[in-house]
This record gives sequence, C-alpha cells and structure tokens, in this order.
Amino acid sequence: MSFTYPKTEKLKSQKLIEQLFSEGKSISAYPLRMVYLQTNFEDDNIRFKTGVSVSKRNFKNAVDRNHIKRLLREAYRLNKSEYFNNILSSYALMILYIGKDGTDFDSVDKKMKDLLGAFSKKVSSL
RNA sequence: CAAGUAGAUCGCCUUAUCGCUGUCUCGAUUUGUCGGGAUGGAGGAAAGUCCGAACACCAGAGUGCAAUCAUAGUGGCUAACGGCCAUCCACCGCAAGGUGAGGAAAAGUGCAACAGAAAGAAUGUACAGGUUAAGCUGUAGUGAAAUCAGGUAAACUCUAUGAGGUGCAAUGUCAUGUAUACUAACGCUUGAGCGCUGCACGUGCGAUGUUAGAGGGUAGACAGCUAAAGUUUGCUGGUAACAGUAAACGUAGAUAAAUGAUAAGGAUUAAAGCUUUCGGGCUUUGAUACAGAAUUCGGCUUACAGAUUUGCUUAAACA
RNA sequence: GGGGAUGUAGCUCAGCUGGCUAGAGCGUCCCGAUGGCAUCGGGAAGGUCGUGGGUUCGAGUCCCAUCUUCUCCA
Repeated sequence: MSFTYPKTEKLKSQKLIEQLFSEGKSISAYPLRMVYLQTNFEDDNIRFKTGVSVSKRNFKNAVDRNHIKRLLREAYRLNKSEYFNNILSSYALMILYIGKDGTDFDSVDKKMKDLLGAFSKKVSSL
C-alpha cells in the first residue's frame, strides 16, 4: 500500500455513512475520534473507505474547517500503510476532530498514529 | 514636516519531496477502471444574501379592478438595478470634502407625553401702547413647536413609476426501489376542484379525479456546468459614469466537496542587543491579515496584518 | 444553494398604535413569624432592551446595516 488517498478510498455514500454512525463502534485519542464498521465493498481491491469530518459548531469559518480536514487527510495518508497492511477484512471509517481549538500538523500526526495503532490492535485481536 | 481628506493598486515569494483534482493524449483492460506523459487548478472580498439580471420550470406566466411590496429633487449612464456619474438644494466641517428615504400637508383621517391659559380652535395674567369700546398691537413666561388655518408623511394616506410566482436542492435523461395501495370528505361530464394574494371576466385542464390524513420507497449517475452583457492596453467622443473602435489574451469546476502537507532559503516588518562613515548594517526572538469557489454575471454591504502610490486642503497655535 | 424566525433582569416571558423612573413569575439577599426548618408575610438589589447608525422634541417600540441562535426545503 502506498501513500495515496484517491477518490475511490473516500467514504462518500450517504447510506453507508448513516449505517456507520448508527451501528459502528468508536475509539478515540483526543482530539481525534474514529468510528468504524466492518463491511463489504463492491470493488474487492478496496479494503478501506475513509472520511474525515470537523464540526461546524466548533469551527465557524470554512477556512478553519477545511484546513483541519486537510491535516487529517494528510496524516491519514502518510500513516495508513504502516498500520493497515496486516488487516485482512474491509472497514468503513470516519475520523472526527472533536477538539475546539486549532492545531498543527505535528500534533495531528502524532495523535493519528496513536489512533490507527489502537484501531489496528483492536481489530486484529478479534 | 505634521494633521486631514478623496481615490487607485497589491495583498508574501522560490525550490525540493510526498499527495488531491479537471482536461488532452498514449497504452492496458475483467468496460468498473488502472498506468505513463503534457497542461490547468480560489478571492478582493470567493463572505453576507441586501438589490438587479441571464437561464430554467410553473397544465397558456391572459385582461381589468383591488390588495401587497419597492423606489422618490433634476438630468444622464446601463442588459437591468434600490447601482454609478453630473448637478441643484439642505445640514456638518476653517477647508479639501462628507451626509441626505430631499415628491405632496389647499383631498382626507390621525398624532403631539410633561410643562403651559391655550397644541385647534380658545385667547388668561403682568407691563407698555392704543381706542367711544373691543385680544386691537407688542413684550414676558411654558415648550421641540405658540397665532399662521402652523408641525408631523422612516403615522395612515395621496401622486408618479415599477413588480406574475418559484428557484440549479430549477429542470431533463438513465439506473435502483416502491403502494395506480389505505382512511375521510367531495365528485364522475347537469363538473368536485385546479392553473402559487383576492374578486370579476375570459380561457385551459379535469375521472387511473381533487383535497386532507397517516404511511412506504429512492436519495446514485449523466446533462445543466462553465466562453463570458469577458479581461488588459491604446486611440476617438463625452465634464463624467460610459460608449465606439483596434490589438493581444483565452482564465477553477469539486460534490462528506480538489487547490494541500513537510523541509530549506528569501522578502517585508516589530521588539531587544551589538555596531556605525548617522545613509545604514549584523544577530536573536517573533509576526505576515480577513478569509475558501458550489449555475453564471452586474452592483451594494460587511471583514481585513501590512505595503506602494496620486490629487487636494490646512483657520488658529508651535517649529 | 434558497426561504423563515429569534434576541428585554441569573432563568422563563410581557411591554398594544413612539411619551414620564421598562414590568410579571421563579431565583438571590435582608427583616419578620417559628424552639428550628419549610410554607407564609414585608422589603431590597439586579437591565449598554444583541451591536452600530439614522428619523423624531423624545426610540425597547419606526427605518437601515451588522452579529448571535434556532428552524424549514430535494
């Protein structure tokens, strides 16, 4: 797995997202929180579909929201291969930023590693 | 020089690595896509959604009257506008300049707390003048306004002009899925009702009907979708807004929503320190705003670190 | 993307056609009553009327701009 994050790996289906939030489980590493759900995709080559989200309530301006989402995507892109290579089943993921203050790439990167590590450990122990 | 005033322009840059996305093209392909190459990829406000349009639909958006809403000196510009330009008047400012919802009170209705004799119909008190006599005349006092048929229209209203409604979540095609089902009322060609404010007329639709209730399903793709009342420069006309003309340019299209992250260097600037040939230079630590396209344009309004630049004004005081 | 509403005391709300010092309930504080607590009675404090302009003699109220919060739509 490479350091890419193309369109096909994005979580877009509204139906799937509703299912994810109603049935999925969550783990968190403040200020990040991940909701995940084991599922199957039509395309067998894709094992993960991931979305990121930032609350409009905590960040009023679109610029701030977009910036944090970009940081989240960037951190996810750079770190996913390290943790996901030994996971065999398929998952839909949603990563939320639940903090209320701004942040920078270093802290997001560190927390993303914690989060993905915890997720990997939890999933492979099943 | 300083203070002020009215504009105009810009609004961090470069390189490397890893990524995102549109278009073109070559190759592969299980027709879902994948890989290589080339080339594009946020703003002056993209924002607020306050106006005006384009465009699309509403069973033909029809006519008249009314209601509602908007605008309001005069003249011009514009596709249009509540925008812009010029100008008159009023107010503010020493001035440059700024602000103005600036039509009508002899069409009518209403309103004016407190104070005051009196706020639309009555003239009181004191003083002075004056007369045959008389609120007949002036002044004082209350108040924002006090004798004149006044003020108030960002009170109703009148006048003039304008406005059909809904908005790209419009709309069309395809795919998936379901309930032309259920309940109530009315009606079935002698017409229920509908055509997005009301009434009248006209006209059209109408039985697999209309209205209401409760409920079921989908929520994916493609088109719309980016070349446009376009931008820049010059010339001509015009006080100007603007118009005409010539040349050049060819300018984002995402959809849980692209335009980013990291590193290095530079630029501007603040503070502190060192230094100086008083122009400045060096080092350290910071700072670099407001803000992210969502159908597209023209405006308005609001937010904004800092930088560049042009015109104009300056009474008094100080140098 | 496009509509609609809201903001007044710590909380929940009034305030009608502009007019004197902006009210009510709950809550807070003080006093009384009780051996004490609650209930009860009396009194007090507490307001940039979201913000900034304008109209007017005078604005919570009328007009304009702006901010906050809530809500509807396929």
